[in-house]
Amino acid sequence: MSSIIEKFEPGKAVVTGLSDFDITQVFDCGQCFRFDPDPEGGISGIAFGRRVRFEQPQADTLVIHGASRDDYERIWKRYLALDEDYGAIKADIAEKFTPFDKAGIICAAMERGGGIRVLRQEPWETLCSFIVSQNNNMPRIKKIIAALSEAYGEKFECKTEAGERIVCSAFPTPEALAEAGEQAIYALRTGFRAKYIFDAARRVAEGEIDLEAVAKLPTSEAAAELMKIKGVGIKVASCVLLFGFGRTEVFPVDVWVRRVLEKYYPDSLDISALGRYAGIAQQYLFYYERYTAGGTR
DNA sequence: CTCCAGGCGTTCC
DNA sequence: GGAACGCATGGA
Repeated sequence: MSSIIEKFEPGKAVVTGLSDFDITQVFDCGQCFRFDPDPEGGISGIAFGRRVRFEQPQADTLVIHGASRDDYERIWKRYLALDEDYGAIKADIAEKFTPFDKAGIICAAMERGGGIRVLRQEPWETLCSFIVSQNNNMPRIKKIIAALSEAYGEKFECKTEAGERIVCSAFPTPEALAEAGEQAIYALRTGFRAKYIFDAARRVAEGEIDLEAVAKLPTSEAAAELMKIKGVGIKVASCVLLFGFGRTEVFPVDVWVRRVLEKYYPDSLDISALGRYAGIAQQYLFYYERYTAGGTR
């Protein structure tokens, strides 16, 4: 495994020696809703109550603007899965797919989205985000999450690359959303999801569901716990486990992934045989279907 | 205008 | 147990 080199300057971290990493693909594969490409050619957004801007000037180099050394080591390194060996992960996935994949679809998918990393996002934000995502489209999901944050998230000031001071909003806490109430959440055009978001917020705020405790449960028990929340089914729970709790073995199946499975693996693919990186494999397939075989959206 | 979106809960057989 | 249907809204 090639190892990365980390250097720190005031307000930024520079990582070199990267492979299997493409910041555009990371934030364009449908796992995260608060980051967007900026005019300067980077990708900026908010997570962990901080505004951050990522830039990849060369294939092996990542610059994280707005990151102290401490934040890099505690937050961003883990968030971006820079501590994982994706070369080895891809090899493992290829091996596990071999018995099922005569056409080599997974290899084509790993070629196409080879720079994807499955992020390790904040569990509560991930839970809300994927509740919002149900029967919804990407632009609108992002819009609703931005609206929730601006209305009920904690405000903080920060500076953009251009040097202007702006006010940013963290993702709202469960307490803030529970206190706001279902009607207020509905007023933000969340539609039928308002009652689901509110139910999640209430349960977490009241301690009925302890996400830190859920994080320690075996996967199937963790899923069952999450599915006590109204509006959380197997798909939302799977996404929370994969993108929020780093359970890379969890394989969320949605309409697009189901389409891939039916198309390329009509009856032979056994998801349970795909091993501990099945969820990462799923993300490669999702991205591949979206941009290559299934057209763009 | 119509169709549909990284689903889920309910209802019906 | 599992197939249909409604759901709020707005993007395409």
